[in-house]
Order: sequence, then structure tokens, then C-alpha cells
Amino acid sequence: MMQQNTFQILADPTRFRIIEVLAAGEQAVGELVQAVDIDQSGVSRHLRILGEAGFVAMRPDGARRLYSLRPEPFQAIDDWVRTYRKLWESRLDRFEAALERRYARQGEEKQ
Amino acid sequence: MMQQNTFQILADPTRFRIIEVLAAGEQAVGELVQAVDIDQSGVSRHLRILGEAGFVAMRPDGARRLYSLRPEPFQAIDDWVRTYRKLWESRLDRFEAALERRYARQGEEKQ
DNA sequence: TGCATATGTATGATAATGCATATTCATGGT
DNA sequence: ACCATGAATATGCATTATCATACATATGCA
Repeated sequence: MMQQNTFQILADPTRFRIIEVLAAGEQAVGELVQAVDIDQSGVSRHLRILGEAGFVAMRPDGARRLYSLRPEPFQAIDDWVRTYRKLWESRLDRFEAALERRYARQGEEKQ
Repeated sequence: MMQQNTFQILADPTRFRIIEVLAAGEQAVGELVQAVDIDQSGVSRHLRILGEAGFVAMRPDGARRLYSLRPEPFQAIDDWVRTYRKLWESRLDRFEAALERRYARQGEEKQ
């Protein structure tokens, strides 16, 4: 489910950046430190917060800790924002429209 | 586009609540005040913030001000989270699957 | 005059940050 | 096999800045 908490996690610029970087795949703490402009201790702290909120998973690799994104919070956001789709859709949304085009194309191929 | 700012707007519990209430449709300030647990002045201030961030539009109605949701920020979030769909999809997502069921049903009806 | 909403000002709480230090693990020398 | 050293990461503590809030007051409209 969507806890309002989720947005508090994303509200911090450093955490947001960390998530962007993790979108490219698993990263060690040291690599994340290079991508942001705060101290290593701050990055570790943000990773703890992200972990407790379910945004990231951790996997030890020797002395290093590899962090990666977990899908659940993003799914929750996706579900939440879907509630507001009625604001910009009459009936079919863009994604649905794209799908319909795809179905049309598949139909052509099969004939 | 998606400014990281967007999540800072949603991070505040009172603003989040206001948005939830506005999802039901246009509301006057006084109506919103009843839905949250802070002072009227605070609600007005949050509405200002929401307005500057593009979340709400305002329409005067006599001495009252009617506020309503604008679609753009929600579209932006929708686009943003789509980037992270790869985290939980191999190929077909749930929405697409639902659509396929719909197409299947329509096919049945037509036969 | 009275109702609805906005704003100025002060206050308090929360949370991010840096620095110093602790911890955990790997490595090389003896 | 053991110990010392160094690299990678986490945590305790103090500081600082930001921001939500209330109260009082101003503004606009009936």
C-alpha cells in the first residue's frame, strides 16, 4: 500500500540522487559517495533510511556493501498515481493507446 | 518534466491530505480546513505552496476561493515512475495484463 | 458589519550534515 | 597461523537550517 511516508523518502535531494544512480544497477557505498556531494557518513545514513523504508536491499561483498533498488515502493507510487489519472484522461490513456497500436501491428503481422 | 521538488510537495502530511480531498473535486478553503487538523492560516499557506508548484488551480467564487487539482504534476510522477517499471516487470506489467483480459473479453462479445 | 481567505511574525520541531570514532573485512609480512 | 595495517562502511554526537504551525491582523466581498 501507499504510505504517505513514501514521499518523505523521495523528498530529500540526496536520497533522490542515490535512487537515480541505483537505477543503473547495484552499487557499492563508495560509488554512491562519488555521485553525491555529501560525506560518506551521510550516504550510509541515507542508505539506512532507504533500507528501512523498503527502497533498497543490501548484499555484502567482502568489506563492501552492495545496494540495489527494490520494486515495492515504486509499484506503490504507480498504483497511487493511477488514482489521479482521471485528471488527464477522458477514457483511454497514452499507454493504453500505445498498446492498441501494438495490437494493431501484431494483427498485421499475423495476416 | 519531473522536478525532484514534486516529492517535497507531497511529503507534507497536511498537503497530502488536501490533495486527497481535492481528488473528490473542487473545494473551498473552508471545506479543506474541516478535513485537516491545522489552522485555516496554515491551509491557505499550503494552498499557496501547492499553487506555486502547479498542483492546484484557483477560481474565485464571491468571497470564497475554490481550489482544484491540476493534472500536470501527476502526469510527471506517472512518467517518472514508469522509468522504474523495469524493476518489477520482466515484460508484461499488470496493467497490460488487465488490458489483455479486456481485449479477450471484447473478442468473446463480438463472436 | 460580518464572513471567507491571505499574510506578517515568532516559535518550535525535525532532519540533514560533518567530524570523529568504531567496526568489519582483506592483505601481506613474519 | 598470527598479527598489523589499511580500506570500506556504520554510528554517536553536536550543529545548523528549514519548514510547519499558531496567533494576530489585513484584505476582499456580501
